[in-house]
Amino acid sequence: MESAKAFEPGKIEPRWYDHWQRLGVFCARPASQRPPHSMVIPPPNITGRLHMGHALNNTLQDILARWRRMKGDDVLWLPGTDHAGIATQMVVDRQLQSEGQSREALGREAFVRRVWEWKEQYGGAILGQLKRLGCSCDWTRERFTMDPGLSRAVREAFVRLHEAGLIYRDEFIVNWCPRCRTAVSDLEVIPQETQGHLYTVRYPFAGGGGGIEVATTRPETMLGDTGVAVHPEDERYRGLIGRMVVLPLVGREIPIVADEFVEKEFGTGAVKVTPAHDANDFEAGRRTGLPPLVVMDDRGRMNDNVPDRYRSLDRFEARSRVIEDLKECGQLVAIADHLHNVGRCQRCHTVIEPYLSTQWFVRVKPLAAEAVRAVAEERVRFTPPHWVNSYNEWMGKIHDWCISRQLWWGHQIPAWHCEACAEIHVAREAPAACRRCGGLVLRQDPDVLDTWFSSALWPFSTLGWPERSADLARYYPTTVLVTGFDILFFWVSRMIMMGLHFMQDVPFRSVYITGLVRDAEGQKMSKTRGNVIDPLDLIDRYGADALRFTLAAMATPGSDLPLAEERMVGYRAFANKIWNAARFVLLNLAEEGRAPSPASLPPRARLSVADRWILSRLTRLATTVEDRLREFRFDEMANALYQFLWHEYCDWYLEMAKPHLQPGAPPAEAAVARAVLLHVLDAVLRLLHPVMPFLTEDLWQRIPHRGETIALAPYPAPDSSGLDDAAEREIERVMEVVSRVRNIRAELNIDPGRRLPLRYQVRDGDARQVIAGNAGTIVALARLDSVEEASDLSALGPAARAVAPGLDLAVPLAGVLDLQSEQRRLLREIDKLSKEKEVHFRKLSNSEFLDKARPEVVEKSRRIHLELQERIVRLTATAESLRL
RNA sequence: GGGCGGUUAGCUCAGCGGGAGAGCACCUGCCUUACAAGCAGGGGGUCACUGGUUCGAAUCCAGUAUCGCCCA
Repeated sequence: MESAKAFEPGKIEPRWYDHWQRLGVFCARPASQRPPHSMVIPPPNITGRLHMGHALNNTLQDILARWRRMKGDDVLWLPGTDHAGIATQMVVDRQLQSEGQSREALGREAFVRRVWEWKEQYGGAILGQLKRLGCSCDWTRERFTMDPGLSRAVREAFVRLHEAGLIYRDEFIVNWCPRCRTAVSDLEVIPQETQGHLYTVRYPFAGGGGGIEVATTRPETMLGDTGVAVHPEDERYRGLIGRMVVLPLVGREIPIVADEFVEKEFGTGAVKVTPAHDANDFEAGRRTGLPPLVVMDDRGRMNDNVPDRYRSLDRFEARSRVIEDLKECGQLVAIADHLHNVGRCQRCHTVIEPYLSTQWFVRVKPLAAEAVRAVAEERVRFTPPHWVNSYNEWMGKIHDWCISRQLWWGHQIPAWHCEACAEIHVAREAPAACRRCGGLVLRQDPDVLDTWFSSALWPFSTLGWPERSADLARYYPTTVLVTGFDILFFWVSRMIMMGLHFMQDVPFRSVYITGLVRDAEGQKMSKTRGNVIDPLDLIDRYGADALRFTLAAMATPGSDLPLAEERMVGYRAFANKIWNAARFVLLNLAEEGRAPSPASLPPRARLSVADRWILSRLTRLATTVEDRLREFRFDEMANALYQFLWHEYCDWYLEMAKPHLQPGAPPAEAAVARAVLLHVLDAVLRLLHPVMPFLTEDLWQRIPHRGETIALAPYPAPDSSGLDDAAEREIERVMEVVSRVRNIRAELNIDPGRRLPLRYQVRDGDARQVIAGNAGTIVALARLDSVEEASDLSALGPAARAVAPGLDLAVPLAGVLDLQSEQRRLLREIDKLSKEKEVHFRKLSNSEFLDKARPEVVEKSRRIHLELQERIVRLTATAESLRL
């Protein structure tokens, strides 16, 4: 094989990806008879760049997709992007700003056109990045949440929910971002612990004399106060209920009311009530009849409902001025430091203002109840399962979902307002005339829907809903969803609700929830910390396969993934190891001049024990890999492959095969060895392909193969006929002998190149058979010049000694052996074995253990104890003899 | 305040009722014609703490400490 000594991933990755695309490997086959396996990608934002979270969850999805595809399933992995309302609008806003333009100047229509242009040019770059990662998505089915089909689904869903009474429009306190100038949902508000102040202000009684003291963290909102509330059972204030106070700085007379929402222990026990700027106050206002008074505009500036000197001030400027003025008029009683949570906008980090406005809401409770039931009944299974707790908890105290956004980019709400009579028409298409007054001027609601509203429909809108399409019938519910816990509430739970409502079935049978990729120190990656690792950079430096393997190997359910670069280095080395193992096999095939077909394994009778051993190990590996993938144990799957390839196939089997391949070895033996080497390589490449698609394709193409791509080669199935316990036991004993000799060589500092003699004395017939039957292997692996049975090892003279099961070993070392260091070595060994033996001795001396433990456990303990005992006795005798 | 998760080798983590494991790092010796991105050998752990259950606990239960996340 003309190939480099080291694997160079960059050279092969693009070529094989193109190859797969050309062959249409990734395309779903809806007409096939095979069972479908479907997944929808968590659609990344069109503004997004690939980050480690994407790399992780798409690697895992790709592993599943490639695995099921090789198993013959009809795999649909549907890719696409999300229009990301606020984020995208902000990006284009900034672009306009840099051109000295503005959204407002441009007007809505032109702006939206502009965003589409931006989308065509830059949007979805992330999908190209997924290709570099090797993702086998069906690109012919790429979707975008603003596609005509998906937009239609959004309108349909909105109308149907409205018809079912699950969508309503109401005036309510919402989370308002004064910078984005839109409402956002509860989930998009990030609470941040902030050192602020608690201000105590005196509101004097109307008509003079004293007053009541209230505490607040947002003094500027007092300009919108319409009352003061106390707890009805608060003795301090009971007599004051119903009295009027004068709102300082404003002069308005407002009443003192009683409401149980007041916490008697907080502050002074009396609170100002600002129904238009606080959620609790709004509710309290409704209960007690205090009217809301909006005192800010949509940019967070004080409006005309406040005294002149505060008008147009930004809310924080207004706060300062209010404080100053209160001080001046002597009504500010106290200022105390106060640690509290301030909500900030998820997108722009501006302090969120609770703000009274008219919005559209989804009545979530009935949907949530269904969704909780579906999970309780395991119609959706969570991995790891503990996320069900969070899911249930959140669903239990869910609030109505504010879905309208005051943005231009997104799905405009399918509701039309009559100019004449204000009647609202929710409809799939614009109505011709008002149904109430017949007016002909109808204006569509200017608001757009929360991006998550369309995402919630993703598992079925992408498959053609509301049409009853063949795809929908075949691929819904999808098999599994792989995503991060950070969008469990935003997305996963909402998909379950919508799926159940519109499809009468869950959107996916399983959810695999990944951890968070962190940096090597376990810190969350963030731009401000400057510790962000770019997956594309890692692909450039280590190869996509190494990155994928690293992520898979670290994907332990339920825990985060601290990504240390040494780990990547290690798995790049693994890729290189495989590369070189394959090179070795190919070099030897070239020797033969003729390539055997991978399918033709020699008949069992011609196989050596080592051959039967590696084939048995391979069978076990196939079973393990299958089982682990079924349980989403990507880490254990990866570890099993690593262990087998490196520590069984390379460390032992290749070395065992070498003697058969040497010049002068019997050609028949060489042919068998080559066939087995190749057979195992072929199988393990296929097993590994889902994790390391590029490397495995490249190597598979070089070995004799049938078919055009490994991606469609059959996945090795667990096959118990390959199991060979006897061969495994035998090779284990061979390994033990080899290891004992290597240990002697290393510990006694004997030149690694020097060939050593080995003498042995057997204590059971099996041992004799094992050592005699594998003498050639033992000679080669332990670098010996001879292996001979001796009737009495003690008569041998100076020799390093060791004990293997059923076998005493001696390496005669006349003139070389330092008796003292040999004795030290033996005593250390004895010491180690004795500690182990002690554990079993204690157990076996305990009559309760003998009575109550399972018999096989007792038996095992006995066997180990006996074995250790025997080795200790032998080694002790040897050590004694050295003392002479 | 409520919930969830973690605490095992120097580091990062598996294991989750029956002989304490892996990778990396470390030490020793080797360029042995697949691979020095390698080979061989080795050292290293009161499994956070305290109780309990059990013949047997890193593993189950209770509590404590501590770190982290989510929700209010």
